[in-house]
Amino acid sequence: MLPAGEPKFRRRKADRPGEILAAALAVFAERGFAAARLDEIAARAGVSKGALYLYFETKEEIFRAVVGQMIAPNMLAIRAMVAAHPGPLPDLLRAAGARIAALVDVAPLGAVAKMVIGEARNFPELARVWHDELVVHALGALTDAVAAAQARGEVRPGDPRTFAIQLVGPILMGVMWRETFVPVGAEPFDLPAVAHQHVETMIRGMAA
Amino acid sequence: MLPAGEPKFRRRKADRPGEILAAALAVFAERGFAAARLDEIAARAGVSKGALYLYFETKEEIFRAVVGQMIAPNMLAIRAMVAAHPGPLPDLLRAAGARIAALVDVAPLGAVAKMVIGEARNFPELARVWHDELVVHALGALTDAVAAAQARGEVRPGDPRTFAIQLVGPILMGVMWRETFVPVGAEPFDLPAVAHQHVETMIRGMAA
DNA sequence: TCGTAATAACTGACCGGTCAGTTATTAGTG
DNA sequence: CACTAATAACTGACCGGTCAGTTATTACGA
Repeated sequence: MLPAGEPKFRRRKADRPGEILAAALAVFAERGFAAARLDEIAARAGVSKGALYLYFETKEEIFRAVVGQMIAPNMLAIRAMVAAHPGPLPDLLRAAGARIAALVDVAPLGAVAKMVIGEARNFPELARVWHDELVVHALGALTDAVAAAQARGEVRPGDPRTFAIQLVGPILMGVMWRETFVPVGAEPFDLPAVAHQHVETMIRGMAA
Repeated sequence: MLPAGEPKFRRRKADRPGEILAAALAVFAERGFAAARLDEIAARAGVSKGALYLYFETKEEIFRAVVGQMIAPNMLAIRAMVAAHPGPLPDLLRAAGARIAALVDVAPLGAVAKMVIGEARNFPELARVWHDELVVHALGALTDAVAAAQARGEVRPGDPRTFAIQLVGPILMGVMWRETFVPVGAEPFDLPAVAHQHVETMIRGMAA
């Protein structure tokens, strides 16, 4: 009756949290917070639902952990990128554009961004963390770089924070396009190509 | 016990659907589809929950109606705008930028857009309608205008559809910013100002 | 007084969270 | 090394609350 060699489960305390979060990321990204079922997360993690509660208190805490996971590594990447290009703004923009497009093109960063946007109303404190710890810094770094370039006379007058939005907007649009309309048959965009063309356009458009 | 003159309800078959959809739009925009309660929609429409089912079959149908409602009038606005500016691209862009920013700045269009994005995975056919009947035409019109300007030698080479995304992206970003981060304490953007600066930047950046 | 808009009480499915019991693993004993 | 006791990871049936959708009944208008 009972399968001889095959044990019913294994005890792998150290690995579970990571596996659960990976499964949760996938399910949350597919269904959104409310429609995500803990049973499905558990099944994909190869675990029973009860086991989830050995590692996390509530569904919300799992969600928080998934989102929080994305923050630290990306902050490091941003800081490194800005630090690596203290010179003329076009250098920074070309490097950053390519890097960010590549990042967002494969990583689950785009899916998480969409979740944060989608669930912001029901989890304001989550939007706050994402904003305070990632978005503000990223946009701030870009704003500072633009302002510095203006001070150097490289960039024409204009609100630097607005220039930052102008720079980032199309990437966000591309991600939302991919997450929203491509699954429904829309023509996809080549994100790195969009980033490249946009950076070149912005460099010309911002020139003093 | 029963209030003398005040009738408990009135029969207003003709007005109900509109009132229900207005209430539903508000609640869906505030909470998202899953977290929206039919009891709350009914209460805001000044009606009992059962009454909703006299006019709509399911919660989904109400949602569909709310989203569908946004399509026709905006399509007309887009067609009119493009038709009004057959000449040089900058004229069209300046007019369209101001108009769209104003539209999105007050109308519930932004809220609905966010809902479509947020619920796309759970209601693919809704994303499809929104895409096929609104987004494709809007982006297509913009793409055609850019391509025409390229043919006239006004605009430098580059993928016209990508130029269209570049043009629209920052507006979408501004809307998402308002809907996601401003309620959480983020510094808001002046959308019309962003649109203006972006249009001017893009005009320079796209020039042949 | 008849037809129906509208209500309000009701139902049943669903799902987050719990917990008593099961099983893999480790530590202890001779 | 074998056997067993002790531990803790893990399971899965279950419970209670919630809420979309239904229905028996009421009240308005003609």
